[in-house]
Amino acid sequence: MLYNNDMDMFVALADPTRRNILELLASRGELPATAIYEQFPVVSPQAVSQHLKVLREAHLVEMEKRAQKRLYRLNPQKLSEFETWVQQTKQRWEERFNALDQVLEREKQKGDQTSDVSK
Amino acid sequence: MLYNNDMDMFVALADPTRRNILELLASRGELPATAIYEQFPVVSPQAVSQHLKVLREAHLVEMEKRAQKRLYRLNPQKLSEFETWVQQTKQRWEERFNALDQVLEREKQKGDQTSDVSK
DNA sequence: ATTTTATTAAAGACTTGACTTAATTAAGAT
DNA sequence: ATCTTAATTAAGTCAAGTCTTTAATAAAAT
Repeated sequence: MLYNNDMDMFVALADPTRRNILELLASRGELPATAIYEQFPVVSPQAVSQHLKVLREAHLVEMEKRAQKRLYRLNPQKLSEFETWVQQTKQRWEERFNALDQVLEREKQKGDQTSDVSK
Repeated sequence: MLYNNDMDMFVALADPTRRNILELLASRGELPATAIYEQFPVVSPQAVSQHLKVLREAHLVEMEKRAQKRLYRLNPQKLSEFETWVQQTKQRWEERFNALDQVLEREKQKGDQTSDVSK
């Protein structure tokens, strides 16, 4: 019986340290947890480990065990989901905006004809 | 003297109700606050109002006063900022991945030559 | 002027999130 | 076997976020 352990990707992205981890993995490719800890001297290894857990549960990163080490890497597929959401939302607005724009254009022309410019 | 009242856009997107509001505005174009309240019968108008404040401070929506009404609409420019972040992060990873892939390809060929297939 | 409509603000309760310290797991080296 | 290395888990604290109830504001209608 598998429980829903999944983490919302939007929530996972809300934390700046977690985004920094993702950016680190994006530019360095694949790193063991220790290498990630080293990049965040301000944050304790335990705190980073907890962030990695959230990123794992959100499927934004993948983890591979090699001996005692845990190798982490980005999962760009999950980022694509985010990209899709943004693109669709933006696109729908732009369609609406263009439609509205045409209405306003017609209104304006009517206005020009009646010289109703004061308000 | 302008205070930093700004809200992190990633944090603003983390809440599902706020994303629903954005999606509503994306498909309906421009709505007065009341029309938004009506779409969320489960959430109180006050709660929705607080979400709208967060979206405003994150510059994800724009607000225009018309008499007692407040008209809300999406700001697609701000959405583009996310899109950019995602695309850049993804792209850097894919470059890294391709580079790594080539290394593995070479490793594999070496492996084939020495017949070291067992592990 | 007062009432209604539309919306927000303020204050408090409750929940969730991030970090800390201490303990635990598990593989590898000695 | 035990020590070391790599990393996580558990438990507790404190801050931040969300929702509720109760005002407050401000324009429009009466």
